[in-house]
Amino acid sequence: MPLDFRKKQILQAIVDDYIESAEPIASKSLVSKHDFHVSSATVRNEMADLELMGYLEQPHTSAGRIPSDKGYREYVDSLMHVEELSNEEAQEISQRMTDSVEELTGLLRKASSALAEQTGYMSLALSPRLHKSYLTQLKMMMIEPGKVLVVVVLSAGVVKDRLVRIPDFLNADQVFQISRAIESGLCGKSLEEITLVTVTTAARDAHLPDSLLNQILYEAYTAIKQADNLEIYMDGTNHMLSFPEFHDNNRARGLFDTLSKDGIIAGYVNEVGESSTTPSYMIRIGQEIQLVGLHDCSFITTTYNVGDKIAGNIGVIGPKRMDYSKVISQISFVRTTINDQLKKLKEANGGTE
Amino acid sequence: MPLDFRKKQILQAIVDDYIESAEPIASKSLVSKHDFHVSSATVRNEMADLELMGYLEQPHTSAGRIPSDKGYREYVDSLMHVEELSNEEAQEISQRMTDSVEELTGLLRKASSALAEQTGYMSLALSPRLHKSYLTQLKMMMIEPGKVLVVVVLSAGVVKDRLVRIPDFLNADQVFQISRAIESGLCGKSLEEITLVTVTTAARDAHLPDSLLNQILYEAYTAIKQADNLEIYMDGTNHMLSFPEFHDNNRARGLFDTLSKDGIIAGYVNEVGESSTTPSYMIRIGQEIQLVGLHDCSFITTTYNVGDKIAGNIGVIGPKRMDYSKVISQISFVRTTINDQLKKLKEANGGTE
DNA sequence: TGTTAGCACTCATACATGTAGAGTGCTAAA
DNA sequence: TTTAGCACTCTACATGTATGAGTGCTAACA
Repeated sequence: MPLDFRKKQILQAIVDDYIESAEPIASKSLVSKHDFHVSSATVRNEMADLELMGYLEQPHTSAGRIPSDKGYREYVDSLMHVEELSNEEAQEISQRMTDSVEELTGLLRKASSALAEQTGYMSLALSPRLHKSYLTQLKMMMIEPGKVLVVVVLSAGVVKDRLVRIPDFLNADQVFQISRAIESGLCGKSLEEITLVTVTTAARDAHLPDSLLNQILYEAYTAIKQADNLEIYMDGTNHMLSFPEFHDNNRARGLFDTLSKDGIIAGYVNEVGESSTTPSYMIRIGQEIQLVGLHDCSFITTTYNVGDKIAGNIGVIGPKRMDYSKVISQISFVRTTINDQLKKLKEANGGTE
Repeated sequence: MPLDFRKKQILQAIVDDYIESAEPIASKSLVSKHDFHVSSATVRNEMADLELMGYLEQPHTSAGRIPSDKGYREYVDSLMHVEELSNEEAQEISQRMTDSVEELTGLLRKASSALAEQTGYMSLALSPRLHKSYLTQLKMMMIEPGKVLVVVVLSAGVVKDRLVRIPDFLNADQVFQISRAIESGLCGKSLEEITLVTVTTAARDAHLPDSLLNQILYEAYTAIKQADNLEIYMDGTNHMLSFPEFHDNNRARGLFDTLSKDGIIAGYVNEVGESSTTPSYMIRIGQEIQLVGLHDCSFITTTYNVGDKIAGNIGVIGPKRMDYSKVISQISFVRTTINDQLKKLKEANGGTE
């Protein structure tokens, strides 16, 4: 039993109004605001139907109605129309993100902050999933005896480094030999293929005694592996407190308790983001979000690209009552801006990938 | 007019009880809980005196009394007794912070997280003020044509790096010459002495045409300068929502709005932390904190050391009604743990400073 | 002079009651 | 199928009252 035209019209109007007011919508206020050419009584009947079909909910008998998760879902899937971002807004975002050319981390930080600011909700950016990307360089730079900076360069031009401690007696020359051996042994291998064993095997070519090698291999290994750590940048969490749905302290607490465990959020986004079936963005509404404390929220994520395949996510979290169409256009714009910036960063160095 | 012994005793008891209960303290409950050997009426008289003197406040006529900022101040300055941390707790913190030897950033992150967890309040850690530290090494590592990793090593063993874009046509050899010229020219200069001019002057020794140099000097300069950026790591902000003083949405909002601007917090801590007159910790109570939204909070900070002089701060923010004595012992312990860890990191490389 | 018992007073809270307003559901008629 | 009209329900708000907590004051006592 699909919704007929008028029902759709009414549902859309209710969601639109509710997004704006956060108050249950009454039949009377609907007809006065939108011109349906029918009376409030008729609308009332339709609303009763919509409730029966599960698209609406009623907080109590004599209140107006609010959209259910299913109602929002219908709205998002087929009722709302996403408009292009206005020029001013696009420019504002663009400006914030391109004022200085940055490496990936800085770019993601800026993207997240711009998203939070522009949407008024909270935003997040996830570092790319790099386990499929492969090692192109591994350098070790001796800082002092006993202290080495391990620089890992991956396909797609991502550079990560890590300061590690090694035994004092290793000299710069030995370190160099080791790093060259590992590099030539592992170059072209993807992060997920690299294990402590493969590192050890590769390092053997340095022709140094095992007793020496053992002391540094593990450090090298973790330095490589940590390049794949998911990092998450969140912003605008404070905005959430200003929405009536989180005026209640318990709800606010539930939300912030979960948000404080950013590993959980990162893992979740990573999961839903990776299973990216088709669309350029992905929406999760209310109960669809499998995270405690986020059942009153909606989640919009999209994917940006580093190189051809490697991808990370950006997203916006707001109340279920968020302005979906606007957020979608904003997030899409940020996404293309990230992609453009990354491409620009990469163009310079003729196809490392 | 200093407080006589009994007034002190009563004030202390009130603060202690209020810290625990968050409810205004009544004369009757005081005498039943603490054995003052006087009746509630007498205590009442004393409490009226204390209020007159500004140490207590009364939310309304028929309520008990709560400490004023001045009351907390007296309590903190001369009434409370700080105990040593229990062995278990010390061990717990120690364990969290020493499970793997880390460079500075990681250590601060862990310190902050341990503090938040153990106190139940929110915590922060500030990267050290490095403008007095001096450059000991500057390396540029060519990643790809057009992409260079600038590694800055400072006295006190701090290593910072930054990925920068340079013109494609500069080759590895030229980059090496430039970095060596800058390094030898600026080595031993403190960060605050280094300017774009000194960098330019130093770079001249590379004997490369100005047209080439100009393209990379600014990047090198910002890479050096950003080593001095204050970074702040906050943790446990979500805990604040669980205190009754922040059940009110407006207060919570005020707090979180300020917290979201971490530059503001960092700047403030840096300021009060730098003017460190004498004590090993510094306490700001309520209105003493010159930050909007933090007037219901108290702030305890202390200083950790990197090398002899260079220092950063760690701190705890909680409701005014926080458990001062406990937090002080916890924060002190974290501080010494940081210092120990940093010393351990440094010991290995015989006196770079 | 310090201490205390006793009592009047104040205020917050909880609860019951009444009322107005908003909004629905139902019914009967168009 | 639509609509006007009305009864019904629920919330929000105001009002009044009882209750309890806690103080401030006073007068008596040691």
